[in-house]
Amino acid sequence: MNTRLRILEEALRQFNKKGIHQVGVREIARSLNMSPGNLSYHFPKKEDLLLEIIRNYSKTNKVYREGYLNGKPCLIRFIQLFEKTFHNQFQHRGIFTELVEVNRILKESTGFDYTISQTERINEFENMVETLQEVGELKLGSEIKTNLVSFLTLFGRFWISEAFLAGLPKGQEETVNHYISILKHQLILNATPFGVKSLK
Amino acid sequence: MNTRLRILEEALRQFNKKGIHQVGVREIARSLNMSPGNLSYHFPKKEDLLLEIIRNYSKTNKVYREGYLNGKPCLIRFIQLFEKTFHNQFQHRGIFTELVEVNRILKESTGFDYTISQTERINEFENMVETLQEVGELKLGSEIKTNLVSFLTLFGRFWISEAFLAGLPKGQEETVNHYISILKHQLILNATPFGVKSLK
DNA sequence: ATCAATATTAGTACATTGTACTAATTAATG
DNA sequence: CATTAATTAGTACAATGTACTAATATTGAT
Repeated sequence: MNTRLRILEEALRQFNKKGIHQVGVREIARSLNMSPGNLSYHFPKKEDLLLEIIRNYSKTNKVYREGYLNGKPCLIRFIQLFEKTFHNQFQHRGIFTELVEVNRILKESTGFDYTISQTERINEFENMVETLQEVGELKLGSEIKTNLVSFLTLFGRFWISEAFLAGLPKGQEETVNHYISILKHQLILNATPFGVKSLK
Repeated sequence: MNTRLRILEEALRQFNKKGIHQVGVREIARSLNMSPGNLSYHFPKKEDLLLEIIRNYSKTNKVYREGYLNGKPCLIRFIQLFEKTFHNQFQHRGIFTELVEVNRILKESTGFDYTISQTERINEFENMVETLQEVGELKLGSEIKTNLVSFLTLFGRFWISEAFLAGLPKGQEETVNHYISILKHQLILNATPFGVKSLK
């Protein structure tokens, strides 16, 4: 069971470094000084590695979201939630820069469909945004609301692909900060004067 | 030479349908009733297919951009430019939903780096946005400008990944329209009253 | 403590993949 | 027609994911 963790860590490390398809199971096994057959015992298919990694990511993320929902709804904490999520995504960048492909693979074989959690995600964002409106920090017409939610879902998922396509000049901290700053500006555009003030 | 085109078309069709890594060169060859060795003559490596497809995409896109730049700068035409680009991207969706991976592959082997055209892209967007400000259709502080440009580059590239992750419920026309509508709302947020009016 | 059952590890074999190479065929050119 | 180049077919090779079997280690009940 500790072995499982060691494998997952090594796999994620290599996925992050080279990309999913550039890493072979034999290579992961060799890095851990174990036989391919052994790895194949713990994770019969390569997809099982992906699935487990995604699940770990989701679990951590869920904790962050629940943490936010248990506290006072405000823009600052909302942004902090994104910040935590972004760091989590960065640590799983090997997966998140190939989300469409990963989703295809998992759907095909394990039946796991990320699309489903996608719908939940949208609903959750909608609720959060509505609440932020109710406490007077966001100003939104109904049309603008769906627009903001669309922005948040898209941006919150593909900022990291953009970062890597742009060449990823900096480390984790700087990269996350850069994209969080863009997010912040976007929220300011939709914020009430009160909301804007609370951000400074 | 006509053979090259036939191969490229078939390859793109299959990439769009199944994803890059799910399609083998033998499969493409079989669909064209030709031997794998023959395909390997026209495109020695699979990456050569990707490279050529990306080049075709870029060529079309360049035409669109130049068409815009040769006409009157205004929000409507700006959005129409995006619309054309989005359709072009949709037709190359097999590539564009795996851009980071494709870029990695091409960079590794052929030296082709999409990141470079990325920098040009940002500059071009910046110029376009500035011009739209000068003609009085966008209102932008300098900070807001870079923010809008960031949005445009990210959104203009990953809307399609989002669409596929969301399950791609509709066909090309509807999908493109949906994301163009989001884009439009975003521009309205940054538009002058005059710019907003000109959009209706 | 012993022994059966289970869990883990190693080793290997197989089909498939991208790719390179050679031989055969067709087209082009003088 | 002859020869040179372009195209096609066929095949071989290394690497990959994966499945399978045999060996070893661990566990748990008596």
